[in-house]
Amino acid sequence: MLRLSKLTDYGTVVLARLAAGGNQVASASGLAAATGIAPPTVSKLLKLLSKSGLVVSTRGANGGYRLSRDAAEISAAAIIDALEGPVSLTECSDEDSCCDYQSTCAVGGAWQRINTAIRGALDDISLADLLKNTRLNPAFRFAGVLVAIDRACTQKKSRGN
Amino acid sequence: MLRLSKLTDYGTVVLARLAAGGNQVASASGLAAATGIAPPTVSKLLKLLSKSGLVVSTRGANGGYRLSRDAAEISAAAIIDALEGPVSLTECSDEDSCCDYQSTCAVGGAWQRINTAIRGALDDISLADLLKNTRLNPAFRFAGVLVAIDRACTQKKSRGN
DNA sequence: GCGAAATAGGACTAAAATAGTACTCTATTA
DNA sequence: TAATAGAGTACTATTTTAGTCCTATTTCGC
Repeated sequence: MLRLSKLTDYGTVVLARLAAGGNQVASASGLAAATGIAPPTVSKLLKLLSKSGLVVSTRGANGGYRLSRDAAEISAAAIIDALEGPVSLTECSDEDSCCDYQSTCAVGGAWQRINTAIRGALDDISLADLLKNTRLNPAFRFAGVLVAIDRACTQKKSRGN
Repeated sequence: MLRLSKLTDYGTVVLARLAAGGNQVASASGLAAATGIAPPTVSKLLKLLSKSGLVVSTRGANGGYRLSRDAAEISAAAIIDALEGPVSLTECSDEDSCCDYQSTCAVGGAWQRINTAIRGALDDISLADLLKNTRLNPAFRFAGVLVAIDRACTQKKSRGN
């Protein structure tokens, strides 16, 4: 399945919401309300995103978060890196892997080719791409709403089992 | 991190071992001995691989498993599909997703582009590619050995924490 | 025909990763 | 100086994954 974690999914939604809001400062609780994701989770996400420089935070009253740069400048790879660590399929495709045989490994080279291809695809998609969609019914304007639906659907599925 | 599961990692090793053995019939226990992976786990893997048609099984005495087709005809995508289900980053990129908004989803299209790129990369690598490596020291000839080292390395790391 | 060797299939347990929550501390502004 | 909002950290519950075991079925060789 090669899945992204839910947290990354949520993170995308939160970032999309920030971008959709014209990139004004928004509080964690406000974003939670807008996206339907639990406030502590949103808070945790924003802290992570802030740490990796995708959003900047302002403390104090009227503080909050906003994107550090234009949505078009934020790639899917950057989002995933921020929330899941460096993208790599196998242990040995990590750069700081402790596997000494990396340079002579029969399998490593091929996985790394795959890895590079995946990274390229993720670099090509920006947060702005994730947002822009002309076909959208206004009622489903924001990614947040759509993913909230998706989430409900996932829960329905797992209850079914 | 976008990791493959260990089971998929092991599966690759087992398949590589089968291919390296000239594609003769090999028993689950023999493959377990050759790869250093626990016999019940190898057995489980082979059952999965057999179900998805990557290997064919022969029952009874002198039975065992062999590749259903040439190693060059088995793609990384097929291996991952067999062991982890269809490759897809998000719920809504599954074809049988219950998300009715798929056709109008702001985010879905972009994830699907990424998904397609990843699939392409995985389709391009065959089991034969995973095996062939001219730089290899004979002592580290088989993928199985290399991944066994990698595995030990991972365990060392986690003990460290 | 019978026993040994091998896969088939499913149920079960244990461990690890993930998701989510709660609480305390620090900074800023009105 | 009080209220608001983020920072940091520790904890708990849930889910997923890994790994094991048992029983049934099939086939070969004697």
